[in-house]
Order: sequence, then C-alpha cells, then structure tokens
Amino acid sequence: MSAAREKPKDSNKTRAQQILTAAEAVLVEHGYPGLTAQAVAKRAGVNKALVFYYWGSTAELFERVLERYYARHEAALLEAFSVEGDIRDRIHPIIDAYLDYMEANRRYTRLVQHQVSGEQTHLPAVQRHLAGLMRLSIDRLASIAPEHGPSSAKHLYLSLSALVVNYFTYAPALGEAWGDDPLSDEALAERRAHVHWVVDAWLEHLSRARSESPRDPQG
Amino acid sequence: MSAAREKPKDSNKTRAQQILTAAEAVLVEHGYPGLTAQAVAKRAGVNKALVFYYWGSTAELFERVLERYYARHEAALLEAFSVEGDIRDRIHPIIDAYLDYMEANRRYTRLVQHQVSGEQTHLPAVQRHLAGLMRLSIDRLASIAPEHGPSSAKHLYLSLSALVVNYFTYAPALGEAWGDDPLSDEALAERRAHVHWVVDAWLEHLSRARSESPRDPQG
DNA sequence: CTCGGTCTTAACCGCATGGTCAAACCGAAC
DNA sequence: GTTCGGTTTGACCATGCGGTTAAGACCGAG
Repeated sequence: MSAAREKPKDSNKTRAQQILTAAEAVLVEHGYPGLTAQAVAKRAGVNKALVFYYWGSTAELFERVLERYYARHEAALLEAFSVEGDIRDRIHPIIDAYLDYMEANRRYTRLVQHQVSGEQTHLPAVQRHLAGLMRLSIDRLASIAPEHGPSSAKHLYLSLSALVVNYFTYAPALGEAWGDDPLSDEALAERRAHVHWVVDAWLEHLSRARSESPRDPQG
Repeated sequence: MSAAREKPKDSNKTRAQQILTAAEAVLVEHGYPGLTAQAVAKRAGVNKALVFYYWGSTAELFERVLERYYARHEAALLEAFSVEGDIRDRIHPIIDAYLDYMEANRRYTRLVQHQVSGEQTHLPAVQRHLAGLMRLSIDRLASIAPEHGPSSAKHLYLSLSALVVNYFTYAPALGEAWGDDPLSDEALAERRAHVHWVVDAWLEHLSRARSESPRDPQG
C-alpha cells in the first residue's frame, strides 16, 4: 500500500478535507436540503463519485460537518467558562464570549436550529452534543441557580440559548417587522445589550428570592 | 355552471378541504420535506392528481396550511390580550393563554421554527404574519416597556416567544440531557413556571429601572 | 335518455437525487 | 518499462419528485 499521493496541489489539503470544506460551505449557504453530492462536488471542483468514495454518503458528510461545529461550540463555551473568581462577577464576559461565538457562527446557528426542528433522522447526533453542552453549563451555573425548579440552571441555560439562537434564526424574517436590518452592527449591539439586561434581571431575581427565603435555596 | 356536487359523503367536507386537512396532518407529522403530493393524496385517500387539481401546487398547499395556523395564532394572541385593566396585573393570564396555545400547537411550533430557519422560498409568508404578530404585541406592551433600547417591547416579545417556542423545538433533543420527558405534564408545568418566573424578573427589573431614573422612561 | 360540466383516475413526462461500477489514470516501486 | 494500488472519472441505475394530460366516471339539468 503506497502512501496516498502526496501532492497538495491546492492549499495543502487532502482531497477528503477539500470535500469536507466544500460541504461546509454548501451547507451554510443552502441549508441541509441543498447539501447534495452534486453541489458539494461542484464546489470542491471534483467528480460527484469522489464524494461517495471518501465519505460514503451525504448523511455521513453532514454528520462530520455538524461534529466540527459542535466541537468548536463546546470549546468556545469551555473557554468562556474558564474565568476565575465568583461567577456572578464574570457572568457578563461569559455572555459576551457566548454571543461572540454565536455571531461568528450565525449561519450555523440557523442551520442547527433548522436541523433540530426537523426530522428525527439526524437527531441522535444533535442530542449527544446538546446533552454535553447542557451538562457543562449547568455545572458551571450551579453556584448561582438551584438544581431543580422554575429557576433551575437547566431552564436558565435553555432560555439563554433560546434568546441568542432564536434571534439569528428569526433575523431574516424580522426584516419587515423592524425597520432596520436585524444583523447590522447597531442591531446586534442592541440585542447584545438586551441579553445582558435579561441576565441582570435574572440575577437580581435570583438573589432576591434567596434573601427572602434563605431557608429554601432550592427555589 | 351547475353548482358543485352537493354530496358531503365523508364527514361533510368538500374534497378540497379533505386534502387540506390531510396536508396539515402530513405536515405536522413529517415536516415540510415530507409534504409531498403523494403523501397528501395517500393520507386523504385520493389520487395524487387531485392535489394539483384543487390546489395547483404543493407550495400553494403549504401556504394555505401555514395561513390557517397563523390566523389561529393571531386570534389566540388577540384574545389573550383582550383582558381589561392594567397589563401589569393581567400579564400572567396573558402568558398562560399564550402558553396554552403553544402547547396545543406544539407540532406546529416546531414546523414554523423549521420553516423560518430554512430556505428563503416561503419566507415572505412567514414574514408577513410575523410582522403582524409583533406589531400587535408591541402595541399591547407599550405601557410597560420602552419603544427603543435593550429593554424595548420588541426585544421582550422576541425573547418571550423564543423562550416558549424553543422549548418545543428542542424538546425531542432534550430527552437525553434531561432525565425525564420534556413534554410530560410535570415538565411542561415546570417550564410554564419558569416562563412566569422570567416575566416576573423582567417586570421587577423594568420597574426598578423606571424608579431609579424617572427622567428617562425611554430606557 | 341525452347532454354538459364537474370530478377522478391511470399513465406519463422531465428532472434531480443518492449511489454504484467498471474502466481509466497515474505516481511509485521494482 | 512494466506492474501495482490508490485515485479519479463518466456513464449508468433505480427511485421519487412535481406536475400534466387525456380519457373516462359521475351526476344533475333539460
């Protein structure tokens, strides 16, 4: 078995990676229904059969791309949470880091939303990654939110990501309802301020509940 | 032109309405990609060509179903808002009515989410309806939230619907992350309590901001 | 019973899809 | 230069799609 032809003629990437990158581009541009073997092949400048030669099926290809995204997502979240000191003092930088990542991956955001709201076919993959992200966040939020109940960490995490993710999901549809572009720098900054505002409201409400009924920190 | 055959042989519905109902069922069960003429025809127990005879195209069929949903949505929202007195006292019943509707239409919720996060093809319809709903809500929330800024009514509305809608969107994916079924009665009740909790936090934060800087109610 | 419009159907078309395959290509080892 | 094995290709297949069409079934009006 001779080694694979070592000829990185195009940006020193292997053919398989070229195709994966092309798939990524196609996916964020045209969504899951647009992720056809033909489209990927054309984008990568290769024959359609090569897609199957290297990746077996389009479903496999999709899962790999999704895996990439979630790996980055988890890394970003981990890094955001890696601040020191009381989380109450650091929560806003964390939120900012989360928002930064989401803004940078806004097209993925819509894609994942699309996928998770769609068929059950690829649900297991999403499920697996989502569970990891949630466990991670709940763990880090344990010191400021109860484990169970209406103000529990899992609800707060879910709501926070809903706040952020849904904005990008609905952005294209908001064009008419709002006067200006929801994805302009100004609009994004205002949304960011809103998220911070919401988090402040939560923290305030959490601490007030704690001070009013110190016997029952479980909420 | 003689009148259409007045023979409601099957649950006194016209053929066109039977097909529309079938399309609705297919849509909420298999999503937009599953809404094929064949599937609808099979569901309705009629020939495939009939779908086109009555509705022209599958796209047209989809829009009609969506229109139905949004009409109901807007009606539910209007009725929820039709309470009297200070909105601050009535906000919780309103939220409950909103949640009631969403719970009753949870499959639609995922569908709309799926659609709005998908291709641009059917965006205009979603856009039109969404704009109406948003205008309505902002109007009713004007007395408790500023018109612009981070705590403005439009952000609050968007965030509130995100809280509610995303829960159903992600419900299937939450199975692994949470121990119990996110759609069980208990889980739904807890989520409902969470939404109320969030709204309370918002109201508190809003009134505090107002009392702290009464000169600038614009936020 | 016939007429005429409405409804319904099977058969068909063109197209794009995911996926396969055998043959051709090509650099390296001998 | 010839063989060898990984790589690449165009041609091909079955399937399902949206949509059309022409012919017939049905049924009330005359």
